[in-house]
Amino acid sequence: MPDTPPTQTFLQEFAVVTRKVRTLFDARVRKHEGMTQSRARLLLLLVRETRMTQGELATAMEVAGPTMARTIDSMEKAGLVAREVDVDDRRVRWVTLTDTAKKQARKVLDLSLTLQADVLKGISSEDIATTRRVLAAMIENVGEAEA
Amino acid sequence: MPDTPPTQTFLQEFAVVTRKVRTLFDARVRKHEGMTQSRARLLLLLVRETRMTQGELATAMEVAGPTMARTIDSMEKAGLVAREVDVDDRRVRWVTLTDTAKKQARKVLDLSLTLQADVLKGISSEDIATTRRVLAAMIENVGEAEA
DNA sequence: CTATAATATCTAGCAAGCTATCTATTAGCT
DNA sequence: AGCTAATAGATAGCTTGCTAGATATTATAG
Repeated sequence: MPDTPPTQTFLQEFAVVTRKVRTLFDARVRKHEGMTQSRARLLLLLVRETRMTQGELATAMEVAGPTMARTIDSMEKAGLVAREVDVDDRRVRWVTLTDTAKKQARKVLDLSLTLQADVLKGISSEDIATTRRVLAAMIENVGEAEA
Repeated sequence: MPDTPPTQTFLQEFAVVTRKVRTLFDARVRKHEGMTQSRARLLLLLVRETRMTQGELATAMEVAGPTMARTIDSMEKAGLVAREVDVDDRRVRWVTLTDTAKKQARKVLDLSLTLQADVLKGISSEDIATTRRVLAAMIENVGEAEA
């Protein structure tokens, strides 16, 4: 069995970075509220859109339906979001932020921006642009590979 | 509340790519064995190192101790690895591959390489090199931010 | 030599991914 | 109208992250 080639490590490094960033964010935000990275993401989406269905949220966050359902469940229990059944189509539920959540939005956004700044510190915008292109190409490739 | 700036999306895209790649790998490998991405990673490490302690594995995979412990548990149940207590220091356990696992190694490595090739298809090696630099810088930054 | 500190691992409990499968509701075709 | 399709969510069960705190063993200080 030959040595695993360097490209092997590349995808693993991706996973490592993702994990470490999430852990860092969660550690920072844990001290403040019952917030986490994915809850923060949902919160910031709803700040802009006011209300979204679970399906729309799942699409926006590129997450499977049940994953979204559970995140909403926990945030509902934590008093951060509310679900209401649509009047015309009783299958769909609109998710909205509670006042409590709205009050947290500013702080959560600040924490997110600070996190980004910290994590990307010292990296040139050219390199970030290149990386962004690579990310897009990878997503494209994964999509094709699934088909 | 202003629009979330583009940099916001950057870290999220990272998470999305990582998730999609893992899901793709797991979908492909699920058909073959009781393999998954992280089990594959552990397997490929042990192919090269023959035996490692849980602590060494956790460090190599950059994962917390309990995470490693559980991965080993499940692989042990699946008959892929064995644990044996060190003779000199009864706190440490050496993890080794079973013969069954060794037989799977070739196929797992092939699947990993195919995955990488598929996901990185059409991306120039310069761009990959740049991205790798960015990844390294991000990890560095996270380390500093934790301190 | 013993008490304390350090180390390796494990257990418990939470979060957030996923697939597969179920239920409720709406839409569409005869 | 009535049967079948499609759609929105929910439930169940698995994996893999994490932290906090327990246990067992070894190392060290006095």
